Amino acid sequence: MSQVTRRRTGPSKGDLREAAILEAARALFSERPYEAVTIDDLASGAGISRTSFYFYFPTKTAVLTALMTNVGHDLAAGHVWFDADGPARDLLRTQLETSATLWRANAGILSCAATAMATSEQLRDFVGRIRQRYDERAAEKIRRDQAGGSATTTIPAHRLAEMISAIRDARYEQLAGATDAELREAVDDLTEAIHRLVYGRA
Amino acid sequence: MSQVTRRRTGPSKGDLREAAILEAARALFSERPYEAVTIDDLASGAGISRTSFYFYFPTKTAVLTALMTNVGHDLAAGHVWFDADGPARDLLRTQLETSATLWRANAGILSCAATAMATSEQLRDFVGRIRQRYDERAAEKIRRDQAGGSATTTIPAHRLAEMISAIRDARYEQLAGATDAELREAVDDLTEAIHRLVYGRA
DNA sequence: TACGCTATCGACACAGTGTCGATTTTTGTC
DNA sequence: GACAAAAATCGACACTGTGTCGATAGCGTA
Repeated sequence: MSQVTRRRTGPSKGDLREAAILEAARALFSERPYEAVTIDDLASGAGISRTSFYFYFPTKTAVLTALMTNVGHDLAAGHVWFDADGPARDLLRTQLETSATLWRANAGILSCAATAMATSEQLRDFVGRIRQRYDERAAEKIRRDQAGGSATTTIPAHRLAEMISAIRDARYEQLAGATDAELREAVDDLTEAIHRLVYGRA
Repeated sequence: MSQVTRRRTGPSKGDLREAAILEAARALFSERPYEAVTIDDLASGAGISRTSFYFYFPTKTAVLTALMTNVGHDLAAGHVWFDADGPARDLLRTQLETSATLWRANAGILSCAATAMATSEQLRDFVGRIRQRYDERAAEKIRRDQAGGSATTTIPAHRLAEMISAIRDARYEQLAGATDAELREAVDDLTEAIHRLVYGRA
């Protein structure tokens, strides 16, 4: 009662602005290509002047990086296949379905990120790290299966992991606005392809 | 002697300038990232003023597209695997080796093109067409083998073709400045992977 | 109330792209 | 070699987007 609970000060005005910028960015990057969004758009979308924008973020790509943090975090969850032993086809399928759905839901932002990576070293490094972490986990799983005898050893595990990322990303990029059926089809193809790459013999 | 052979007028001054721009572009795009090359660089590299550049090319990407035309043409040759029947592992390997070597030799330009595709619709379409043609030829070959029974049918031929392009491009992108041994390693991995994708069972 | 921190913005500088119109150079022809 | 048309050149200008600086306004707290 007489508790001196320091009343939790709500989010400051600045925090709200920052959130507003991120929200505006999410909307804008979802509907337009990266270069078509100017800093002015982001600022006025958040109700501030262009110059004020710089108080919150140093560059346009910094905003995009912030958005990607969330997406990257969500993607990192649901990696059920990596923890399984052997082919575990069902788990692979589940994992792909999760990531494909997430990808489709954020298609605009991810496509903007792909564009911006060409220019921004910051974003390139950021996405590179996410991807590298993924590839490493995949490589470990494959290495275990190679040791266990279920996976073939002709191609090094880390190369297989890279190939998986390559075909996955390429297919996911076509996923913007896809129907559920198309998404399932993509997941089916990828499941089969990954299985052939890792466990199949030529 | 008295032959009235209309003497072939040599290349006009303009032709020479255009060639000079392309030469300067090849050099610049080979050593710097795309955005780091300005139109001014290209112009003064060819010994003319920036404004004069516009007399020859409408944009920076138009120059890059012109350069890509040659590379694309060279790449289109040497597609020996497509014409063979069945796995034809040796021919596949040869084809990959040819394209990998060509890629490495033009790594700078190709990497600039990849960057510029993000912004320029012209270049995106241009490269898209090259790639599409490649994918179609690959899909045809695979379809023949599926009909003949050597290739599996679980994944549609055109999807397999896309996957092949995806893993090839991803691996080739790491090829800038690679040694011959590294290049051969990449070709080996790709040969095996493509074989597994097309002819292997999971 | 007054001090310092947070936040805002207008004015400015800059780099790169692209256009226009005036001028010079080249080219083929008589 | 002179001449006109075509080819080529370039300076001046306008525009867009980015980023900096410093002056000012609000806000919380001692």
